[in-house]
Formats: sequence, C-alpha cells, structure tokens
Amino acid sequence: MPSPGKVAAKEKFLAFLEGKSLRMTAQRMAIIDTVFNTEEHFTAEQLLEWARQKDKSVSRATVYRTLPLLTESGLVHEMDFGKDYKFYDPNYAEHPHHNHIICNDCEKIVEFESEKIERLESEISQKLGFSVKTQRLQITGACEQMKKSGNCKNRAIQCK
Amino acid sequence: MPSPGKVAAKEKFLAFLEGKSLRMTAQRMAIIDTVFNTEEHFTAEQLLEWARQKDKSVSRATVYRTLPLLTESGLVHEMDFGKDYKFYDPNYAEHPHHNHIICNDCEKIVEFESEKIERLESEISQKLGFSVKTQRLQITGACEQMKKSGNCKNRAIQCK
DNA sequence: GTGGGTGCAAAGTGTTTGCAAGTGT
DNA sequence: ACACTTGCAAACACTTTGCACCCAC
Repeated sequence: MPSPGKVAAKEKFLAFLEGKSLRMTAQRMAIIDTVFNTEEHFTAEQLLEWARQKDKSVSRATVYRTLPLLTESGLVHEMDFGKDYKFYDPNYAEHPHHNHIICNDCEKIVEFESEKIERLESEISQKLGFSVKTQRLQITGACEQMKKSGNCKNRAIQCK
Repeated sequence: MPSPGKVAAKEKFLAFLEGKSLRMTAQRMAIIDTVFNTEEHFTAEQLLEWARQKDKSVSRATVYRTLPLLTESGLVHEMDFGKDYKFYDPNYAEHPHHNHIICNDCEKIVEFESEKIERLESEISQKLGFSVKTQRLQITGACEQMKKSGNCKNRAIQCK
C-alpha cells in the first residue's frame, strides 16, 4: 500500500517517460512499481531481486539502464557512502532536503533533516566559490540501538 | 622541501611500521617519501606514478598494499566522493578536523574547517543513537573560480 | 635462515555496453 | 515499419589476491 506521495511520484515518473518519448514496457513497469512502492533505500542488486518477484524477465542490465532515468527525473536520489555499491533513495521527492547517516556495522541508513547544517554548508561553499551539487555526511562508528534491537526507533527524526 | 609537519608525519609512520614489526623496503620508502612530501590530495594511480619517479620498481600492487597501512596509521585520510576512484589526503595529521569540497568539473579538492558543523554533526549523531568514531562531510559541486581561472584563491580558508 | 614483501598477471566486483532479437506505438 | 528495449555475455575500471621469487632483519 503505497503512500499518496509515492503514487504521485510514480505518476510524475510516467509523465517524465512520456515527455522523453520513452516506452512503457513490462520490465520497466515492474521496476517502477517496485521503486515507488517502498520506503526503503536500496541497491541496484536489491532492486533487481525485488523487481524480479513481479516479473521474472527483468534483467540486471535493464535495472542498470533504468536507474539513471529515475535519478534524472529527480524522483530518486543516488547516494554513495564509500561502499562498493551505490544506494538509492525513493523518498527524495517527498523530503528533498534530508541527509543520511549510514551505520558501518549494519548498513542501515538513517535519514535526518537539519536546516542548520544545510545553511552552514551553503554559506561555506559560497565563501569557497562553489555551488553545491551533492553533500554527504558520513558517520563511521556503531549504532547502539540497531545493534541491540536490529531496528532504530529514531529513524527519520527531525533535528532542526 | 617538506614542511616540519610532514617530516613529523613521516617519522610517525616509520614508528607505526616499526610497532607492527613491518619492514622498510626501497619500494615502501619511495611511496612514503612521496606521500609525506606533498600537500596535494592524490589517487592511487597518481601515487604510483610519483613513487615510480623515485624508484622505478614500485608496482601498482605495492601501492595498493601500502595505502591501507597509511590510512590505518591515521596519518592519511581516505576520501570517496562517489567517483570511480578514491582520493587520499596527506594533510590529515596536521589538520584532523577538516572537511572537503570537491569540484565536479576540475576535481580540485578544497579543505575547510568548521567548528559549527562539527558540533552539529556530533549533536545529531547522538540524537540518532550513533556512537561516532569518525565523521566527515564531503561536498561536491561546481567551482566558479576554478572554472574561470583554473585556480582557487580561497583554498583552505577558515570558516569558524 | 625465515617470515614478511614484491611484481606480475589473473581474479574480483559493481557497472556498462555491443549485439541480435524482440516489442510498444 | 521503425525506433526504442531487452537479455545475454563480454567488456570495463578500479582494486585485490595467488604465487613464486626476493630480501630486510
């Protein structure tokens, strides 16, 4: 049961495809349905696995060819935490200003928003003559709660 | 002519090797000399090239086997900006609290320090239940000045 | 002498791509 | 029909590793 935001995001993406005169195929639909039906962050490999549950004919190549379309549309956010693979965030359209912390042990990704940090980043970048494109706050260490419970209640806490 | 800080860093690294009962070889010395004689950030490939100017027998494998020792010692900092390759920062011992911003166009890396951001990061991480070991903020963007002049005068500006 | 170190080339890993066959519009 | 899409497998780029030889201690 996708949230209203997800349904809207999916619609936007279909419009994006249409605008580029790209076709709707069974494989693409399986991938898109998957992406806009989850709140979770995922990797290319996970997306492949999930999409294949909907349509066994989905190939790894198609997943990799569809991901750039998703990020180009602005509805999915690509994240690189210095691991071997990239993560993708399907919540970007709904919360475009959030940051991420990834736990080195369990690889859980926690979202948070901080106006202060964002303001400071912009300020400093401007002083340095940069226009910011991406930012990554990387925390290494352990998430106590996740270690104990396997789940973090503070997920997506707001830190203004 | 290495700065006093670099000379000290090299000494520390030699002590680090000694402490682990690791040997000093001509190849390692060439690599170490290179690393602690530059202020610049570099990639594995660049380090190989530079080290080979000192000792032609240095192989790519040895560079890749030495880099983990350098980062493990805490004297060199590994950075991943989402490019295909990693960057290494030899200035970490002298300025352990700095962040980086990299230009997507020219790949120049600028260092900056910000107590405020660091404080906010600690605060937020704690709220999220993380026990922080290290934290780093990595920003990518476009550098207007570098685009125009090929050089950024604001390099290493202080932003308290 | 011996255990760590080295170069080489092959293997790994996540991602991209050439190609021939398939398919939405 | 035509151009876009697909799956497959080979190609890629960076990094790691197995192995036989080498050398610092």
